[in-house]
Amino acid sequence: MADDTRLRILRVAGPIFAENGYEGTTIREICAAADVNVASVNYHFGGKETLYVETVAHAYGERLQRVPPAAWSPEATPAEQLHAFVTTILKRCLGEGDVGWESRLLMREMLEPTDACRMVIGEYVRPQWNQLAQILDRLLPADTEEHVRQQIAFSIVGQCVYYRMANELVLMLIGGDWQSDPYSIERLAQHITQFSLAGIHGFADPGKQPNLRQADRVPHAVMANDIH
Amino acid sequence: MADDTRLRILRVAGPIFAENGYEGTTIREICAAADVNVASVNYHFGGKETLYVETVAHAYGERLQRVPPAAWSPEATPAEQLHAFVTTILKRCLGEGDVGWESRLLMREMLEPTDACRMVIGEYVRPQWNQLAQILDRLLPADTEEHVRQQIAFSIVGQCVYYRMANELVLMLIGGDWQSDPYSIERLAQHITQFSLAGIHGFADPGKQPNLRQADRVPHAVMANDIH
DNA sequence: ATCCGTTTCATACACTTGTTTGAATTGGCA
DNA sequence: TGCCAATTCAAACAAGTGTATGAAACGGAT
Repeated sequence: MADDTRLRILRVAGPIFAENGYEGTTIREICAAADVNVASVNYHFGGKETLYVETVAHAYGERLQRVPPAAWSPEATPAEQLHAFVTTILKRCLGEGDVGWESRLLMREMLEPTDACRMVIGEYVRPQWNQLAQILDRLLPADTEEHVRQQIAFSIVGQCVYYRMANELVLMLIGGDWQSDPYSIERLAQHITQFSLAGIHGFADPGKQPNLRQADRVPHAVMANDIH
Repeated sequence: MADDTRLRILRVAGPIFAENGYEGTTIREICAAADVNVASVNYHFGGKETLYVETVAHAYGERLQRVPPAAWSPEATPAEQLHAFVTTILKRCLGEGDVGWESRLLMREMLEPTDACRMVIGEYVRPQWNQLAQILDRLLPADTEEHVRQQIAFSIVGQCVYYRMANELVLMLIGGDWQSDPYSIERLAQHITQFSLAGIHGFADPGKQPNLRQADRVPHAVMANDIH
């Protein structure tokens, strides 16, 4: 029964921390939701901060288990790999059904990393990052500079994460119909993959779109809002 | 001298709220930093919440004034317009010199909108959104579906905002040399513009890159991690 | 110099915070 | 049954929270 309360607290604390943040959450609120005594948190976890760290770790673990890393058959093309990768990230960010509280928790950590973040970043972000780098290796020329690779990776991840990050904002802009078909995970993955593959192509074969690439090469001359 | 204290509080409150969030910030901390009495906040602003809202509005106003909306000459090409647009967003997000606290405040609002956000969103986000839509109008075929336009816009904005959002994370991944040359605002704008223009092209003229577009059209067959 | 509205200040108030304490309760084992 | 460690509980703790109060200080107009 001891493990029962411990687990109940851990499970209840996640959504609450995600919703209100660390400072905005009170131990009493958690205990009330878990239907346990206020002292339980200190007994089982030692304090609020430890509980928070363990909660994040727990959320991360569950998230990782529910949406395992992208995998593909050996003969998959890089484009297929990228699609699988993007789908995985989107699933992890947006969850199935409602936008998950776990990702909200992770977004908070992204905005202001705490001890909980540093503990988890190595095994949550790094692998994804390396996986993406691997995919890009096959899509980009061998002589592509390192920072270009990095920025392309950021461009891809940024597109995915934005939908979680600015979730409420996106809702306001497109006007409510969030879980509508064009914004399903599959469609979003399709869009981001297509957009990114074309974007990568813009770097990979420089000769392809001369009209546009000339236009945006030296455009800073027209910047009317260039401050000093 | 009354306006003096009011302004001093307003100016001091910004970075503190940005750093610690609303709940994590105490009135006493702000007053100590502004070197005024604790009662001043209630006298001049009526309460903590009102102060916060006014602080966000103030930060937004300053930000908008320092980095005005993108503008261009009438004969600018859409590509040039996009570059100017991206540069403006990046400047607003990343600030000049250090990553500004104002944008940190706005990111918090993005993650969990408060009254302060709703008050400001209409005049801060909307205009940018409309401006981007206008640019895309010229880059996309007239029959492009609305949700495709929207998602392309999100793809562009997402790339920009990510560098602010996941600032600390980006730092960890690229290993510290943040303000290095390849990550200057100009270079980032150049990259995102080029990437996005090529990405848009992938939608605009479907015939251009048949090898990739066939590959990523029906890739879900290989998704080993597809959890119903 | 005197007055009066505005602004500051020290102080106090009620309340919530995380944490502690020591007694009560539980549940398995001899 | 009786014991003991583990767990729960109500109550209390000190510290910190936002806010309110009423007296003091200020500063220009009479």
